[in-house]
Amino acid sequence: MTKSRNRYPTSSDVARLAGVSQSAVSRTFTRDASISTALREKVLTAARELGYRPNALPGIMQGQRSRMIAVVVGGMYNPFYARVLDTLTDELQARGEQVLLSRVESDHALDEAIDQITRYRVDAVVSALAVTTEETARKLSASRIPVVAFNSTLTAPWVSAINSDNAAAGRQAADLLLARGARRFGFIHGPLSSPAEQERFDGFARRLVACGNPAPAEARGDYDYGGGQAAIRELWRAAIPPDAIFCANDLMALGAIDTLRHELSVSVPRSVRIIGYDNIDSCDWLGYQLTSFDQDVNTMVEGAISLIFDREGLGEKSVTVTVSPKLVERSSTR
Amino acid sequence: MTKSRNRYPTSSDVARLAGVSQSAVSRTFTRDASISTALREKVLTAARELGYRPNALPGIMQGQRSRMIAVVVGGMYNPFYARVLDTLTDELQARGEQVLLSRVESDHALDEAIDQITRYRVDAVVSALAVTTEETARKLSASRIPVVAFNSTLTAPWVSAINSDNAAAGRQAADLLLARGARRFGFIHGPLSSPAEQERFDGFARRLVACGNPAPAEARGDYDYGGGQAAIRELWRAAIPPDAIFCANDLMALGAIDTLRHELSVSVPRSVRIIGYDNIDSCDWLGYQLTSFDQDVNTMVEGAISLIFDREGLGEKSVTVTVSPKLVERSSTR
DNA sequence: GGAATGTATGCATAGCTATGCAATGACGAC
DNA sequence: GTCGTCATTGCATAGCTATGCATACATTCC
Repeated sequence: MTKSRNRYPTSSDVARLAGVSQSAVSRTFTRDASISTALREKVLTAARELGYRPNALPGIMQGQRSRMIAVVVGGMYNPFYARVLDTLTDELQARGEQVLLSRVESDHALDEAIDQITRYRVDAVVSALAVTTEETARKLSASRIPVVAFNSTLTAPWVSAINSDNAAAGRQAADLLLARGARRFGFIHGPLSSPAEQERFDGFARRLVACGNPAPAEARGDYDYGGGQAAIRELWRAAIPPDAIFCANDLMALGAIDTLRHELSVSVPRSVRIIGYDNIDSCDWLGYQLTSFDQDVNTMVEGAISLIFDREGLGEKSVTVTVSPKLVERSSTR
Repeated sequence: MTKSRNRYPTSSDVARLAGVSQSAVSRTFTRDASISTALREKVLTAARELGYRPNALPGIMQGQRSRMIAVVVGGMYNPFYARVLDTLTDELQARGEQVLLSRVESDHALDEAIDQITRYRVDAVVSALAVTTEETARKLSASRIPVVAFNSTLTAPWVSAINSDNAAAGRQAADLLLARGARRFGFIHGPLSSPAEQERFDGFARRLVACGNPAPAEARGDYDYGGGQAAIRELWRAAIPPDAIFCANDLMALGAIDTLRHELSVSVPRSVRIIGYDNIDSCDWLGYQLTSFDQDVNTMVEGAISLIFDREGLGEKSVTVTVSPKLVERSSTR
């Protein structure tokens, strides 16, 4: 009664109540263990009465895999990350793994989060946040557990990456807008361009320039709807605003579309064509029909998982997997 | 080399390398432990070299709190759940707790998920899914750990609930629509009305009838945008369609608005007024301006957390906390 | 009947850290 | 010099389950 508060019952508690040995209890809950039906029933009855659940921790301490995977995300206000987390969790649970979730403000806080997480002996870490600084990469590497990060440019021993082909996406966006007759271009960045985003921009700008067009006007938003609004207002302060805009993500593109239509009375797509990135659900809503790039979350998640579970052959080697984002054209560019 | 694959280094490994006792390593990583600076430095150097992190599992086995809280969600396609998870994770991490995430199809799978989760000795469970069947409540109760479920009608020993005042919200929705001059009403349900949703509907319908109006027409969608579309088409097959609709959540309301405007050429709010539920970010977008009920996620999360951490005084008692959803009127009802 | 095979059960232990306890040494007071 | 006080360090152990090993019993076959 003194410290029994909130105590999980142990296999010995069950054994005592059932009048059997602790081994018998263990065997009852171990598949393919040799035990008679009579004994098993006695154990199950006692277990039910006490609310007993097997304890995974001793096994982990003996050296078995913990079957916990840490997943690090940077906030779910963006439906894209919500979908990544959703898919990842589903896929891991289907394999009998548990997900230890860690939310982190930016990749600078990543290594501190890892310190907490590794106390629980997770088998691996999947980060929806890109690893962008050498410092972080090195610290992750030091923990000597497999880390897979999305959209990272940096890798290190133990630290692998799943990347979209961002430059190719940028070029495709340029080609599409050119084909639709656009002449003056804009790009809306996030607050601090990640390397992945920078590649996207470079691919976009270079292709435009290579085809004899001016470099795109640039503005920054903070990755959400309001940021898209602010950025589009900024672009519209120019003497001659763009007639085609590529946004670093969909939320900003949606903010841009609404502000153009309802605040600046500009028609989309007639006067301005817009492309987003991520292909979140809202892109397909009747009011928007936003052209976007689908990062193919399923393939990326599958890649991340195989990178974790195929470690046997990989050791501490670092691997980079690249997937091609798929352009989904809708009426915002027609 | 044989089974050392992926092995975390132990405090003894560090001790051996540093030429000190295992206790010294432990003390180095324990705050306020008595240890000389010289020894601590030696230990830290060795620890850094091996990538050592303290192991939380033995302590848990000794009876300390695990500082892991399981969070159960039903999928994050709905931004409302994403926000709940986001807030909950933030708040728990701020208290030094870890989040063990479990995704579950429906509350029928809840007890099975609990079986997996409790193997890891979590201190408590927070479920964004409502507990709706006696069966589930009983099974949760049997595990004897604190469970807090959102929007549950059922409770049991150890199983508490954080509820919105759904009936009140329903009545408020009715009052607002009546005040705005609506005369014919509709309600869009989820696929199988949860008890919480049923209360909402009952509050809405009763108030309407009490004020001398006909009962609302009903349709079902599956809680997402497409479901809202299907439901609104169904309602529009009637000879005289409604001029005011209350939806069980925002995603369906948005699908309904878009379908009315772009497919059925009906003006919102001039011809039809619409109210949603949850007050997700999209409600505030310029293209929608959807009137909705804010469930005040912060307060609900705060309530859930205090219900967990104030257990000392509560024991296995079950508690129900009710919060009032706040009506946020926007132009979809003007 | 006796040997061989198989099944069922219990005993004892590894695995890792925090911590109580004891031992050691330093230092100042008398 | 002797003693008390204090800081530092090491030793030994609890906590829980899976599992190898040994034992006991049942079954089968000749």
